[in-house]
Amino acid sequence: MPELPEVETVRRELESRLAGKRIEKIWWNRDSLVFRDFPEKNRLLPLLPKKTIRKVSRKGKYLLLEMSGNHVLIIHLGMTGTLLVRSKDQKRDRHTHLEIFFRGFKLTLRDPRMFGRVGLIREAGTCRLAGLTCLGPEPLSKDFNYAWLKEKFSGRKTTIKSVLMDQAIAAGVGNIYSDEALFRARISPRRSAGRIRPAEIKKLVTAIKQVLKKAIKNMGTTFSDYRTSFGRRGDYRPLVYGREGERCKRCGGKIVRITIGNRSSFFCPACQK
DNA sequence: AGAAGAACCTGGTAGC
DNA sequence: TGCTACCAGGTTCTTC
Repeated sequence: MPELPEVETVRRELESRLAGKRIEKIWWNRDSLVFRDFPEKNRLLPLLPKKTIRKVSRKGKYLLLEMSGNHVLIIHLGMTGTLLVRSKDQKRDRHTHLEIFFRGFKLTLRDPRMFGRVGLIREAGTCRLAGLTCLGPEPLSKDFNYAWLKEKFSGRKTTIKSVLMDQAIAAGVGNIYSDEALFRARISPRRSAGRIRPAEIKKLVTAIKQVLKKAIKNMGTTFSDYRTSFGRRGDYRPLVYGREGERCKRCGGKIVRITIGNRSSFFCPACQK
């Protein structure tokens, strides 16, 4: 599940491989690949050939391939999407939905569950994509701090787990790293966001930044499908996520799995209060 | 308006 | 063995 650290890892690899490269041709197999609320739909994708990639950036879980001529290719990997740098003669399988050809190699978008979406826009500032325009601050920036979370938590009855996964509050934080951050801050995912105490909010801010930095350093978490663009697995080892029934590495308690907002959440009831 | 839940989608797996 | 049922989850949509 590509969250901020996974997407950032892909961004770094693509930046090193794609910057300054010219697109020769593209191939894609289904219109549903394009973001649903893109008015231009796939009419813009054929504009890609002959464009040069200037820069690869990221906002939350969105990858932005900035092109010559002010076009931007937006890519969201969804749940199982991978962007792979491959040799041109490598065969595409049935999960390949988009290929971008460069001189000497190609970029392949594989996505078995097809939650991933792409779209080309004319200028970075003109995007109407709701999920992208409503993003909150980057968790690793200075704008993501105690004051911001305090304001956003205030009066919210929803669980802290759900609020942390709200992209308008913490851009790029998903199921894995919200659990990991809550574990580090010793806060139960079941708590109501509005009732988290100031000292706990401070701990949470630090925990979120720490866990994301550590995960980026480890090139993300490979739980099932995720691979980096160079085909590597992520080396981050979660402390609670996916460890139901195992021992808590901090207190030895038993890690449990509960469902919050239709999502699995893992935590240690003994040391997360 | 905020909150909760369903829908989208398919590979993998549990259970019979 | 082979079938069905269900689960995984980021985002968007619908309902309350």
